[in-house]
Amino acid sequence: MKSNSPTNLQNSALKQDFLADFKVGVDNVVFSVDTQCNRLLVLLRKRKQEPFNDCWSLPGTLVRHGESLQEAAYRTLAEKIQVNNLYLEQLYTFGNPGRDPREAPESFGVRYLSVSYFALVRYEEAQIIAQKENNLAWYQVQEVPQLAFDHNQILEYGSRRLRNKLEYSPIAFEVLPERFTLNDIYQLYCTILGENFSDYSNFRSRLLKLGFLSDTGVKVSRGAGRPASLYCFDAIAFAPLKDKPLVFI
Amino acid sequence: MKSNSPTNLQNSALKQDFLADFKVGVDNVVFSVDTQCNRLLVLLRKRKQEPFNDCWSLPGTLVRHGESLQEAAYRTLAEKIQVNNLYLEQLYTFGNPGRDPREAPESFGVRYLSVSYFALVRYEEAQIIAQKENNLAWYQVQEVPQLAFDHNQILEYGSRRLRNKLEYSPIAFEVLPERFTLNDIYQLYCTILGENFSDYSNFRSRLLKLGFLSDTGVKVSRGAGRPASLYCFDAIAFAPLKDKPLVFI
DNA sequence: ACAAAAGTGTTTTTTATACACCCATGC
DNA sequence: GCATGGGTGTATAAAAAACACTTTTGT
Repeated sequence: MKSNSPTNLQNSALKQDFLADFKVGVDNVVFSVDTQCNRLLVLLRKRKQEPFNDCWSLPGTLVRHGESLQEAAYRTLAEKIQVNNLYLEQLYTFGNPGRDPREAPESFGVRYLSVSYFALVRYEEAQIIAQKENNLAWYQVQEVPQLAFDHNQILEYGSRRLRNKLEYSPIAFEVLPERFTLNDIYQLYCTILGENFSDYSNFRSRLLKLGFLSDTGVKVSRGAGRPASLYCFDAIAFAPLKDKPLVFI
Repeated sequence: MKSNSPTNLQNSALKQDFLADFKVGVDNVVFSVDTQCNRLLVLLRKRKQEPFNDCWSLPGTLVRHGESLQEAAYRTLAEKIQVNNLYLEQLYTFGNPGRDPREAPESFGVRYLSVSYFALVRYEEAQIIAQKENNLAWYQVQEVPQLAFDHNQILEYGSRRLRNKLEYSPIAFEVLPERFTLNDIYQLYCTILGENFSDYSNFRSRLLKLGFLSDTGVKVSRGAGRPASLYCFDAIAFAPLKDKPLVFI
């Protein structure tokens, strides 16, 4: 066989020496929204090992034998929180040499690559699995401290994706509770996109006109004022709109 | 130090055994457009080694010591084609176990991960660097054969990105020649998005209203009919519009 | 003169924006 | 009764879509 000729073997051996060896990590940017207080939250974990011991970080893990990237992402999340519903998509891959201090300084040691994932969970459903020393917590995105590795950069990347997707994709319903008021959605959009991104009444009618929100008939009263209808996301009505360009804002 | 306690060392050692070892590859989806014939092209390379010997594939390489992912992407391209201008962005990371036949069947060998990049080049400028046996060629996207690995899937992913970006980002000017007619742009959009994506005259005025195309004054005649103005992309006029949402279609 | 391609303008329809106003409840 | 938040409608402005028409060239 041609590829087993001496020259090819030699080339192959030479080449192999150049190649970097990698461990591949998966880091999750897990967003949630506390509808009560209109706070955009991200799940952080305090590291209990070197490097960056005692430093807050995105929850992540290294990929194991036979495990896909997404499986690794799910595994980490399953270890940290219990959720019924979970939205997960790949975000970006960070692999610059030197991004992990475990890499030998001369850069001839093993490299650490991070494939980041973007996740959305419902705050009410998402029970944080108790860890010793309270090393897992929701942080308000604006109040996130200095994180381990390049995790602040990854978080920034995730925030941008969140803002963008909010405008053309129904991801808001992945973080809202099962049943919500129209004002809940509006507040959510305000929290993420900033105040005055749109007039409430226009936002409202645009959203209803899309046709995949169904009124449960149930009313809920929050303090003074007229009680609001609880709506829920109608996946069946939404199905035909999938892959179609939608405008939510 | 706490992290050097016996239990931690043991945990660490146990954990390490679970972890997969990776080689990381970079695969490029390089698009170009032949304005003369309105053909959307992608650069393919015929493999001259196992696995998939003699099979067409996306041009790629394995990442070397001390090399960033993007550097590896640039390196491959520099080996294949000469270009003055190049648009490059990360696309997606494919890392399912078993995606590369070099991985041992029991999946306890080294894994091969592919970080894909999306590139645009000008057809006129892009001189293919001569390879023996003509193993490098532009293929029309519709006529791409069965590719090595999961490269057809990566290409599909790249095509989707291309279509999406065309609508809100000025990437078209990365594949058009330096100076082009308005009809050239229109044909380019038709080629990629399909016929009847928009009326020519509306497309035309929308584009001009954006204000970053400048008329060079030079006219070009292509067969019968009135000669068309050659325009060029005005980067300075575009700069303030960067990061602003634009609509091209 | 006429076909072909470039370029301009006008009408119609749809969508976005601003904002006024009515409704139901707690206090 | 009136403040508070929920919900509806309407007038205006802007943008998208359709298409008719003029201009300049080659033959």
